[in-house]
Amino acid sequence: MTAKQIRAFLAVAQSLSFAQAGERLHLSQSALSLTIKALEESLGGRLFSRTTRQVSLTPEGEALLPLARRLLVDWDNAEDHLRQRFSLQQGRVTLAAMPSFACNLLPPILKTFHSAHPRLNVTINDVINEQVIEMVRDRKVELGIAFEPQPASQLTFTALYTDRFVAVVAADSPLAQCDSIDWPMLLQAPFITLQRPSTVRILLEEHLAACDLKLSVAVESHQLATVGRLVANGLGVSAMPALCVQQMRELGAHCMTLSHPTVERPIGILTKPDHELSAAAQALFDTLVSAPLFSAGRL
Amino acid sequence: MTAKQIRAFLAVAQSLSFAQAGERLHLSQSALSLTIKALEESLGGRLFSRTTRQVSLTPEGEALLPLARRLLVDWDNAEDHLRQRFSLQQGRVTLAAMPSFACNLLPPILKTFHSAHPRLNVTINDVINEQVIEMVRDRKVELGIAFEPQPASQLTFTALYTDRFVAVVAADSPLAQCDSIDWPMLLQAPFITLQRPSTVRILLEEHLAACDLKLSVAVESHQLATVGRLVANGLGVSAMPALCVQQMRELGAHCMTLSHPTVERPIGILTKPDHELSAAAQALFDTLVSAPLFSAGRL
DNA sequence: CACACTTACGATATTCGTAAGGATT
DNA sequence: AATCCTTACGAATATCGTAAGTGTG
Repeated sequence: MTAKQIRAFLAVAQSLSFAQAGERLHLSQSALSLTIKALEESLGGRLFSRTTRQVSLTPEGEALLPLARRLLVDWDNAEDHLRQRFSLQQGRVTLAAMPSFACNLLPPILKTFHSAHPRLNVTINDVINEQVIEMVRDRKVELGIAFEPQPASQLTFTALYTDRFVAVVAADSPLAQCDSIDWPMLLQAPFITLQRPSTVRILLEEHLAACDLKLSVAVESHQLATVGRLVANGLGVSAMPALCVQQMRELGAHCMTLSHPTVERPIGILTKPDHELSAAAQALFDTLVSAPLFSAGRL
Repeated sequence: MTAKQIRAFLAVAQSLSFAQAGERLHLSQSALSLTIKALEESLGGRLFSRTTRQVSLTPEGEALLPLARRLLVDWDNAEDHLRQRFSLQQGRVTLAAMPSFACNLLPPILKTFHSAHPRLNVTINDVINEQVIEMVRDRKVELGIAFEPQPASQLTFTALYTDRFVAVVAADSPLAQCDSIDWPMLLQAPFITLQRPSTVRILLEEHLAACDLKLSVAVESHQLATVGRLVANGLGVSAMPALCVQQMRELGAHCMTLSHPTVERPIGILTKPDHELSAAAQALFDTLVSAPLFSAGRL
């Protein structure tokens, strides 16, 4: 029993005429006749009662009719569903991104993505850097956005840009007058930053330790926004990835170039190797990679 | 998208190997490869991720997997269902028969039928002769058993046997001594029979009127069993189709040949012309026609 | 180098359409 | 006579298997 035979059966059952059904199927009467005959033989009995002048369904044909309808509807629905997935008219992309990225850079990119593929849904998990890696590894999400992980993470990393830490100071601070600042100078003020499990904190400590700079943290929080507010209100200074600049400005803090040493680290897309992306995820991947934001390699 | 392609997809998805799946499908790897390729092209994207050394499902393939399973299960179920119908392993026959037939002759015939086709269900409607005709005409039932109807009924009549009316008298009646009896003699006793809309009653009146015999009904009922009991208790005599003989004996009445005139009428199967019987109904039809009971043409 | 999928190609089957046949109105 | 389905037969198409090709471990 083939799909073609069922389609033929339905067409004949609908018009109760081999000739008409043949036209609708773009098939000659004879071919249609053979097709129905084959179906009947495969099932072991007649589905139509033909009296040269009139075609009608046998009781078994009537029994098949609703079954055949459902079968074909289900069949076509499944086919459409897959086709839509492939043609990006349907589907869901699951994404994990570290909060600073999700908050600052992702929205405009998702806007572009959504206008290109209005029917694709996106699930964003804004979780800390380590959880991004974990979620990609566990296949909880197809795409992750994070700092470049250790090679031991066994994940594929596609760099988007290299983030460089900037200094954050109060807008009315004397430091805000300078164009740029170096670490020794910045660290003379009370330092405010994120709490320990945060990747930003870890990165800072690693880099500064390598340069024999001592980091004494005056205040710590686990929310970037809080850190920003604290700095804006003159309680101290901070340093954070450049991708937070916009957010810091909105919070009333001032950002400036920070050097000696330059703390920088690539940020990119994490994917699981040996696991092809869904068409939808691939589309978001492509949108990310080709986002104008990243074309300079830096912000 | 063909059924064969879906079967191929499922086989490969299950074993995650073209070679193994090919064996299970009795197909060469190359043919299977082409089949999957065709499916993928028809859907517009890859379903499997092949890395020469390992086959795995793409996200879209995983999406198709449950759909494909359901599709094939439904497909095979429908196919089985029809096949079973045709092979008489499943189905229902609807039958209407006049009560006297349903009660007296049908049970042994249905026993034969059921032992030949244990999985076929039978719905019996025991309704009066006119309703049998009506139900067949309205396609409420596929088969009817009744007296031969007028040609105007537009139904196909297949004779089973010719029923001849017999006399029914009390077992202890003097009349019970004779081997046979004629109408004038019978009618000297009070006559008990069915009420007017009944076909038995109508037949009697028609036949006797044609012979200038006057029928005066002493008692009437609408149940044959009641008539039998009344006769058995000596309240009068009756005449009824030979098919009731057995039942009358069990009620304690005595039956004997009745002549001058012989009232007889064919009994047979009613079917709707131009409407093929279901395989199950045809089987019951055949069982009825070839029942040994009717081989003599009379009871 | 062995293994597993893909591609190429010739052989086989299937399917199709034209034309002839049969039956009914 | 006209219509409609079936059957017959040659042609086009599709499918299959063998064998060669390609990439990976």
